[in-house]
Amino acid sequence: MAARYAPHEVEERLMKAWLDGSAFHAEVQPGRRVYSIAIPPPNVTGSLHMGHALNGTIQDALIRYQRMRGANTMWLVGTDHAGIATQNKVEGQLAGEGLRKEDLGRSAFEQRVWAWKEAYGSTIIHQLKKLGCACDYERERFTMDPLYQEAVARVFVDLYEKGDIYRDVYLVNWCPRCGSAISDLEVEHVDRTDKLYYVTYPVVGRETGLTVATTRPETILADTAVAVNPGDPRYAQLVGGRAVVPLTGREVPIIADEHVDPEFGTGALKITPGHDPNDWEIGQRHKLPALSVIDPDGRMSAEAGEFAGLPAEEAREALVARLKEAGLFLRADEYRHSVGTCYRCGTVIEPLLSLQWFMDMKRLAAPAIECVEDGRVRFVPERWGGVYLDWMRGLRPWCVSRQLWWGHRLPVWYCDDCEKVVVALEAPQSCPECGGAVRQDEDVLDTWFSSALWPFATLGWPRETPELEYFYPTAVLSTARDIIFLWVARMVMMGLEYRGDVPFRDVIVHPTILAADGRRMSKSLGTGVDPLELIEAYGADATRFGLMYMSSVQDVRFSAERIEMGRNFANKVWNASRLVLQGAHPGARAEVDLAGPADRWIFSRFTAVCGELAALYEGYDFAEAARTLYRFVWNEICDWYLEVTKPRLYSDDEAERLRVSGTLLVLFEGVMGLLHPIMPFVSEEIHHHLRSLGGAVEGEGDLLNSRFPEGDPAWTDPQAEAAMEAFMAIVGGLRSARDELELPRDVKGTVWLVAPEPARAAALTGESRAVALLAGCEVAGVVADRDEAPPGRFATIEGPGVTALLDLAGVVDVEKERARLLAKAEKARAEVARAEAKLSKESFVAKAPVEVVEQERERLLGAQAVLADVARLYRERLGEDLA
RNA sequence: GGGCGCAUAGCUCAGUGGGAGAGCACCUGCCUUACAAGCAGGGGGUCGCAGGUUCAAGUCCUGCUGCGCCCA
Repeated sequence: MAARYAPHEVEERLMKAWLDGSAFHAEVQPGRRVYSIAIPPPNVTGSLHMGHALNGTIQDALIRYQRMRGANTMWLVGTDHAGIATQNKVEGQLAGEGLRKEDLGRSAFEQRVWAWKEAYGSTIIHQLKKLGCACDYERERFTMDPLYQEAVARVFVDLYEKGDIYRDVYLVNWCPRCGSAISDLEVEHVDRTDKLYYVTYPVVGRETGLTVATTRPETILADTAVAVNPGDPRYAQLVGGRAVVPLTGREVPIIADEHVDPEFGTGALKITPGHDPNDWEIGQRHKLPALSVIDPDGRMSAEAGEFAGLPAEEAREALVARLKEAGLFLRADEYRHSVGTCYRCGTVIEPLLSLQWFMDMKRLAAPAIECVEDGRVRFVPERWGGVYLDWMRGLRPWCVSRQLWWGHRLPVWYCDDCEKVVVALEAPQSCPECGGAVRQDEDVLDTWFSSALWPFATLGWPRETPELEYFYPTAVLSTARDIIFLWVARMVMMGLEYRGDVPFRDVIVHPTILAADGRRMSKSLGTGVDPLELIEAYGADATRFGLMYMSSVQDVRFSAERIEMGRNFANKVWNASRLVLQGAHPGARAEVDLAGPADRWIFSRFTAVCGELAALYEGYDFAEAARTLYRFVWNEICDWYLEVTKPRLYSDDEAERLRVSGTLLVLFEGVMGLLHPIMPFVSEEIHHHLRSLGGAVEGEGDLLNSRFPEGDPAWTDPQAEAAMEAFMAIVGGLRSARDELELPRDVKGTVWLVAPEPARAAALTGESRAVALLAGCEVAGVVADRDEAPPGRFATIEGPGVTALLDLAGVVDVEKERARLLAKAEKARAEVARAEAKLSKESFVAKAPVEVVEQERERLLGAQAVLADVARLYRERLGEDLA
């Protein structure tokens, strides 16, 4: 075994063996407990980013843990067809050939997309394998699979028949670049500085006009009202009158609406229901007509007269110039506001009147709200449940049609001759009404419409497959919070509607890993960190460990130190195992021998840690699980247990070496099991090494298939733990003292132990070889009382229940002790003062719990004893009283 | 405008009402046959500010300041 853990060879070899052996594939096995997870399907055009890596590790840790708990685990993996993103990708490819998708035609273009998907669509799936994810790759699904398409069509037809899906003219978010409508959730609001223009509208029958403030003067041409707040005295007498829309001569009503903020601008608003969502709402309330002066390509339409054909932004200035000529333009102020942009391409969204398909969410939302309120679906951390509920309660109709060529085409046909609309699974041959020719709707469905079916459409729905029966509902959905609305909410609605049960019990909302600047990682700013580079540099286990360690419930800045910590930890685990393996007696059998206090201590701790980790994995507290593993392995096993064990492992006594080896094998086998969910590779590799010691370790096969360790309640031993704590305190104290007193390293110290309860000193005397090794001191003897120790010059080291006397005669200059004694006295005095102050307060003694008061008394007594001891030593050594 | 979250060592972060912690960085000494990706010892904090509750507050409450995010 190499002195350094080399992850890449191990990872590649183990992953290949697992995949070749179908280790991650699950079959329906009635009667066995199921634990299934459906991965939130990554975008098929995507590659692994930090969020995927974190989320993959979380899900993998759960899957591996539950598998070791005996569950039949199935982690369903796959990708989302990602309408706009994929279409953009292939259009980009075409552009490289000087082609547009229109040159190919729809069907040829679709074939190009499929070809692209075959070539590049599994990138992210392969990357999950690099991370070590135990997905059921044999069940890989894609949201455009033929069966999946059938599921989507079926849901559309069903919801249409139930009246939830309908077609209507509505103001939608239109992306002029994508040439498609997008949903409210796909609009990203970005703060921008623009201008706020003040424009005067003449009022019919009055001398003075009415001035409004607007950021979009180009939409003046589509105004159908001017509105003021009903409680605004400045305009009360104008309400009910009529204003003249500048440059058009059109007379429109002056209306009163609560929505108008009297503080904004002049307190009067121009109302353009055809180009602004708020105005649309007002228009609905006041039955205003909606006019349109902008085309889907973002240019002014024919209705805009002289401005027709100008891009909207350019039309703005042209229009302002005309307003100036007409004397109706007052001024323009700098104005900071938020502007809707396309989340996919960043283009400013143009609210447009458009005939689209919508899905009303009210009926479906009700049960989806209920299941979170009553706890059938639980959010972790809990507060995200509130975010989900707030959104669900304010749901508006969802625009589900997209003007794209890539996606689930609407199962809708229109008659060329009459008005008939056919919504059906099968394409009609002709119009059922008049027999005329029919043509299918050109549009496809919003990608999220299909992802909403993911937890059950991937299992064969609408067919009642054994998989669907067995694996649904899944246990957990783990995701980033920006997907709560897009996926989680819609999956819950659809799961309840079509399976009569929630799609998952728990929703884990993991934190966002931010860039060093405290903001989201950004490709354009170059602040992203590529997890694959981390795996390359540090190994998959290190990356996984680092991600787990740094991410609790809060967003966290990425720190490479954490990944490095993971690498160092993997190396530590590797090297500790090397010690065990290289030191192992050739005839060792995996058997626990609790002969020494240190053995009883470590197996007691092991049992406790097994329980803690099980609770942490089950409570999704992966950061604490990582910390617990690190501390137990490094600070308890490596720093102390292995060091204590060394003299016995290298002993000339064959029987002793055999016992120690067997004990270490059991311990390490257990530790590998504890590590496995987070660090599957290094733990599996070491497991194989342990087993190859002539079958020393019991059981067969991979660690992957072993049981999660539980320790043994019989190993729990509080006395041994207390004894070892004394050992560690005394050895640590001796090391500090040697350093402070500048005791040369080749000088062997002599130590007397003072312990009223000799059992307390047992760990020190029982492991006296370790004391010699670790503290460079020989234990000369144990006495019950200080006075029983031989006379001499001693430094005292306090541990719980034990005091060590380090003989200084002839080795240390008296003067060197002065500083040490003074420092010790100062510390003890502070402690005495603190405890006395606390205990002198009557209210404290009266009101605090007895244990707390008692604890404080003990601290006081302890500190006083130390102080007295120091004072005595000071007098003896330096011949003067401690100041 | 409404809501959520955060503020603890130089940095990144734990800390779930009872003596302020970890990793990294820093200082001292060690190539001690598991590990220099390591070992031993050490220094470093008005827990953002101001009030309040409590015998006791980093922890609970209120307000303020700063930063981040979501929704409109």
